[in-house]
Amino acid sequence: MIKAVTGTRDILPVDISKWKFVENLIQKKMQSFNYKEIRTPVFEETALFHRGIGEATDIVSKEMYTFLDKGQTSLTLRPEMTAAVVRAFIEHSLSAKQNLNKLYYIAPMFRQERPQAGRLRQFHQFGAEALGSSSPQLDSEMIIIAFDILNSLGLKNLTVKINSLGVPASRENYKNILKEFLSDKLHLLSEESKKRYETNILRIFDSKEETDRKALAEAPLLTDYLDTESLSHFETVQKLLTNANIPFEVDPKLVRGLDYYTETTFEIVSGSVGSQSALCGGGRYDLLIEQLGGKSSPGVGFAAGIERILLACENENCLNIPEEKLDLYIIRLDNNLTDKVFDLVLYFRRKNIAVEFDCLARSVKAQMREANRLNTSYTLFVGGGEYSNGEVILKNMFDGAQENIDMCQLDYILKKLQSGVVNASEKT
RNA sequence: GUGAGCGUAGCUCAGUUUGGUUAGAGCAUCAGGUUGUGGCCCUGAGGGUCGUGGGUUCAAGUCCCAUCGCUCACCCCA
Repeated sequence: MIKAVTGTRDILPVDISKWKFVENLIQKKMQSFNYKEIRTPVFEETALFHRGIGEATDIVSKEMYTFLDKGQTSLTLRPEMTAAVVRAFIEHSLSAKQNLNKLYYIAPMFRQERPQAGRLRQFHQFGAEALGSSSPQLDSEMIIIAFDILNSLGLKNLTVKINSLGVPASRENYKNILKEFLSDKLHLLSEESKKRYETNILRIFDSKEETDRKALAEAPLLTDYLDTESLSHFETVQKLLTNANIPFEVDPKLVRGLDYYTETTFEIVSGSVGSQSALCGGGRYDLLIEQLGGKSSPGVGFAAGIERILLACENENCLNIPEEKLDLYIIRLDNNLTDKVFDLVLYFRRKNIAVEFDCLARSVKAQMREANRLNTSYTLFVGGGEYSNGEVILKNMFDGAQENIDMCQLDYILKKLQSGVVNASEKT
């Protein structure tokens, strides 16, 4: 049997309503914050991610789905969206049309990691990018959008963590200070962290190892070495978040795994999923656009994992999706009326009524059971003596009331279906 | 890449410790209980190469080895 590839999942009809619910909520929120949707190809030239995300990151160095196409061009299934959005932004000169571009997306991403709770190889993210302004208001806006969406879903067990990485100059300065602090503690660090000491020293703060944590307990903090501009930017972000009632905490040890971040970074963590607890992460990336060949321009954004959010919702039992309904089920009383039933079904379907009927030649009782299972509002019986008299029987499945209706008055049935119940066109 | 746990019906799982008839249950499906009427209830039916391959044995779902898959954790990140 051929099965779905490791780390990929089918989203079956039973689960689609949850996805649509979440997607609709995201779209509404994004619209109210005036973000416009952007869709980019699922694969890009590999070089984009190497330059955008950073060669040294785990994502680029060991997690990408990279392959050669028939023209020997190296392509990669996108592992994240920001680089792709920035590429499109530069390619289409979006900055020339509008000084500030506010974009959002809901899209699949690909990373070849070992699957785990809340971690798949094809997974879905939604996110936003605001390109063209360095205002701290946008840093805050990102956190507010993300938090509001999670909050609207009913998630409770959330922690918002923020930090500032400052500008590269102050960060380099800090790295040296940290290096000196750790120089006589190297023997206390884990193997991984010893490597990081050389390659990307800030990432040592990400370690879960007890020994690393102990060694870092008294470490100097990045936030103490920010220049005055970064500091005031960061303070403004915090003030705006406080005014917006976002329950955040400053975590000076929050460093992110992508190289492009500057100034504000943030993460929203849930206590309701497994160990992959980050539902959302983001921050400012004022150097990325220039780095990818665009005119120097600031940007800020975030991405959130939809599977993780759904997992959290499931564990907190906070998604109340209304059950699926059918407007009408047409029941065939006589087996020689299959074509008549088919005509009637089509008549109502073309009026945007959700209708079903039996294609399996089943008994009336079986048809009724099916109608009940489909949660239909009405059933329509076609056949027998009533049919000879030019009538059909309409049954209200809620109270069981039945009435005979002349077949010349189908519009009477139509009105009933349209008034009382949610019809197909509104259900999406 | 590393470690641990788990693979029995469409789903959730008993049965494996101590090998022994034809491998079970609940849910779901189908049929019947009204020559034309749902939910509840009752009766019955279908559905399994016990993940796969090999080994031990008179005998393997059960013991051994290998292999594949899934899950969780490390790692990393959304």
